[in-house]
Amino acid sequence: MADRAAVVRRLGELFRERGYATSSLADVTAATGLGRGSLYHLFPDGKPQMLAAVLDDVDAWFEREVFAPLRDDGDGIERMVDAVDAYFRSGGRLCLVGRVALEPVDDVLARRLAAWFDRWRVALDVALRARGATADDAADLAEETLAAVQGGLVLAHATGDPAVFGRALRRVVGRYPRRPSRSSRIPAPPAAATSPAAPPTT
Amino acid sequence: MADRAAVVRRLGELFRERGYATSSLADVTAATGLGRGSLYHLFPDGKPQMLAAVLDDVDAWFEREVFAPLRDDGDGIERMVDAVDAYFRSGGRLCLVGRVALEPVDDVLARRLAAWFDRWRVALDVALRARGATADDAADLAEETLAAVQGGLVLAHATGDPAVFGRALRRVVGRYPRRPSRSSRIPAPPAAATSPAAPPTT
DNA sequence: CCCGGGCTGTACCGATCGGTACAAGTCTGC
DNA sequence: GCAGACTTGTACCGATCGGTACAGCCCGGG
Repeated sequence: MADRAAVVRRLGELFRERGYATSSLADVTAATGLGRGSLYHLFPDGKPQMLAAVLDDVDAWFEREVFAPLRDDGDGIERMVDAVDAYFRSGGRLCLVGRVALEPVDDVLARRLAAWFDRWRVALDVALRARGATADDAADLAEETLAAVQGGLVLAHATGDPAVFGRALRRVVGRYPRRPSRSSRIPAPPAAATSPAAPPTT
Repeated sequence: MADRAAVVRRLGELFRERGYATSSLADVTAATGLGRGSLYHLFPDGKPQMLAAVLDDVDAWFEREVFAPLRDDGDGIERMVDAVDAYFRSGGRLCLVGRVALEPVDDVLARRLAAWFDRWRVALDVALRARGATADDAADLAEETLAAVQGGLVLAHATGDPAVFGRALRRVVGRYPRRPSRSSRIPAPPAAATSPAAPPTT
């Protein structure tokens, strides 16, 4: 029962849906099925540690499924689009990092959240330049993509129409430079290795 | 002292910066300088009524400075850009409506927030079609603009770099159809009538 | 002068907050 | 089967939450 990874995933869902500051310990026990005793056994430092663990989880997932492919892989951009669309359930799910970044947080946490955005932006910038974008265009498109994702999620959530997110994502990705055709576009072998890992929930 | 309008403006700033659910009555008394007695005299229904009053204020300001010009005025889009940039202090300020929309809120409030986004979207759609955009392009650009504003604000806040917002706004506006030159672009008479009213704070 | 009604500060309310203490489980290695 | 460590539920803590009650304050009309 005390599968810490499973608990962290549940916590992630809770904080994503209800926010961190606005989630009480009663919410946490309800969401995880664990009493306070178990909770403080797993996370001796309480709520802040719960959030830190969730962010560790998110960090690791994005690093593996999004940032690293962007930096290293010729298909990184396609993998990012698929992974991000799956992660945010095509707009049905908010961005935990963006959500928490709007709450009142201490400086250390604020820097951590800012660093997450920056890693994404820089990795995407690298991928765009690798596709032939100029430095200016790459910087612009990378920033625009992050804003489109966050804005698409806010709008999708606020209006109750998840499809807004998919449109926002496709709109900006449609402006990326086409893959240089010299890479001759051999259709990827049917190996399953590139399907994104399941996003960390449910 | 009990200038209700001034109190509402202070409340707006507070909720914008700290969120609604995460602002305690102690925060409210500190921000307004008013004791609980005065607060509950002005707002007998407590915090929910304070938020409603702030939203009334925001609604009225956007209706007057943004939505109405978009619907009626040939310069509506330019006025929107100026007003929005001023309102959000070029990225230094969050969007109260977007902020609250991410918090756990009851259905009535959620619908009100959704309606605000929708009024903006529809008014902008009208203005874009009046400039010659096709129905599809206008719908797309209107939605993209709202997402760019929200995303730009989230990103600006999270990274601590307000300039991100201005870039996001200019990027999308740069894609609008140019004003049809047949309107012969008589430079507006130097009347001061079109300068946006001061955003409702400080 | 004082009187009466809008303001305003403050003491207080029950509920809930995050967190702690600890006793009773449950499981593992011998 | 027993010992000892790991887990877990629960009672409880002081602080703070949103909200209420109310006693004074201020100020204009008689």
